[in-house]
Amino acid sequence: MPETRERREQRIAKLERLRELGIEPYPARVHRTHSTAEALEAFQQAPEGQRVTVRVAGRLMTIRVMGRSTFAHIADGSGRIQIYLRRDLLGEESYELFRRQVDVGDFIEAEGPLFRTRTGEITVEVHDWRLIAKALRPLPEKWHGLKDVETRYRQRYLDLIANEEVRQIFILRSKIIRAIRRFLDERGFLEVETPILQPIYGGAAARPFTTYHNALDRTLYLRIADELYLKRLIIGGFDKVYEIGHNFRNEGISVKHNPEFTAIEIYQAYADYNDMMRLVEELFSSVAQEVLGTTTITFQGHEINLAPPWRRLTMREAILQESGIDIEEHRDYESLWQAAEERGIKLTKQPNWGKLVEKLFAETVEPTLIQPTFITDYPVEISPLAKRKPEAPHLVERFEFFIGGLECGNAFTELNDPLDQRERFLAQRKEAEGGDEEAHPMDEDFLLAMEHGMPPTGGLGFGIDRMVMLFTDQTSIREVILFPQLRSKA
RNA sequence: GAGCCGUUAGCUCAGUCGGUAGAGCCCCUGCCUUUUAAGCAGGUUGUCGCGCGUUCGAGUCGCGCACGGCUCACCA
Repeated sequence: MPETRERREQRIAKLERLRELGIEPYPARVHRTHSTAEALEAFQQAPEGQRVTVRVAGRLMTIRVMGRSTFAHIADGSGRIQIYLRRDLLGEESYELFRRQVDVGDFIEAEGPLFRTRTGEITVEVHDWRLIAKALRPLPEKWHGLKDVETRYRQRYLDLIANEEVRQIFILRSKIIRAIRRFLDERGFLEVETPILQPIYGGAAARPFTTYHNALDRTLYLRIADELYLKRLIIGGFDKVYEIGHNFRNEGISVKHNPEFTAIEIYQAYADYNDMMRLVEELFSSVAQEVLGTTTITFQGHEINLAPPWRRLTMREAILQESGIDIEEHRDYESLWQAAEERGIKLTKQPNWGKLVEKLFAETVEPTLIQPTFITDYPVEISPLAKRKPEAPHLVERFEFFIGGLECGNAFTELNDPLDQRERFLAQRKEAEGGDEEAHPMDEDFLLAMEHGMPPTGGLGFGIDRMVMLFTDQTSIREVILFPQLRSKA
């Protein structure tokens, strides 16, 4: 018989034996007085010589039987504590029940006074205990923990039980999101929620997931961005809004991409992209200060200083510095392609000049942007929702920011001229007809909203997952998403 | 979608030149009343990812497939 099945059956036999003895292995109620952390704290706070009695509950992580006494550790969400069971204190029946019917992985509660062992560990001297949940399968092995990456992702609960560092990443992730909310709330931003199921997707260049609503008999898309709905709210008179939520993009999976990911978008009326640069700098540095206690982070061996001001340079300057190519000297696709080729820069074919500029940038500049950097002034063709630069209408008031070589976020002075917006959508339609599957679809309903008047507005979006990667020094997005997308196992 | 690497006990891993599948932990039995990788003595574990082939004989060699990791492509 396979060992797992045998072991599972062993544990079921133990469970049945408990029921025969009138013990319910899955009681509904727990009667603890302290979390494990609170128990340790209570002992340390108590005056010398004063007895502190606690009832704690948690999962058995280790059991060390030494004849008529047994040490074990139980863990709850706050930490772990050692418990000490003695046959002479518990009586033979209770002690033997623990020895025979209880396994590592089970949950128990245990009550008794706290004491310090010979080696100094604060320990519960158990006078009473009770099983509160029986486990049927063994936990990962205690020495090496759980290393198998596939099992870690597919059975994240085992990863969280076995690997404390993993737990810490997700605790930090939560703190980061909380700190972002606090930062924005303190500045008068309103947190809102907009549709995830959308009749027309938009706000980014990406292929969507498509779904279908039976009652309405229509195709709906999972959102690829929040942008167009948040702008409707700006039009509606909410001057400062933000949304944190999942976007869904039907693209390949990589160390930097998960099909669903967490993004934040922030819009501020009567502001422009310069204001958004200041906002990003302040947000990142103050969140770092709050959750890490410093504005200097270490990412892949690089010391990165998030304190404002961040470096700013235009995309033209950046490309010129790293490749020697002045994109303004090569304003058509062929010429730019030639220039890159002459310098031995291998690029893949792109649908238009703007995308080729972006590609050239990604190849030559992006990996060098370790310290926080704003790259400004993007080609208009790849920025259909951003306002043109007054002095250079083929460019827009847009920036992306880069930290640790990672593209972190995107922002612009929002386009609020509805007639220009219509032209941009029409240009996108042409791109789509030319085979660009990521071209932005025409959105008449959004144009209708904008035609009612939209104030000058600064908008910003960034990936929360990538921010967490930076703050936790992780190179794979799967390490900061609890349940990353994997192929289903046959 | 392409390339490279990986998949052996519940976990972490060995496995030589193609010749009866291993270790530690876990688990089971016994001893053990301050241990903490508890210890001591004994014992059990397997579709070697799946399939086909080569061979007297395949964990090992070949081909195909699945899943995972990394790189590329695409994107944030």
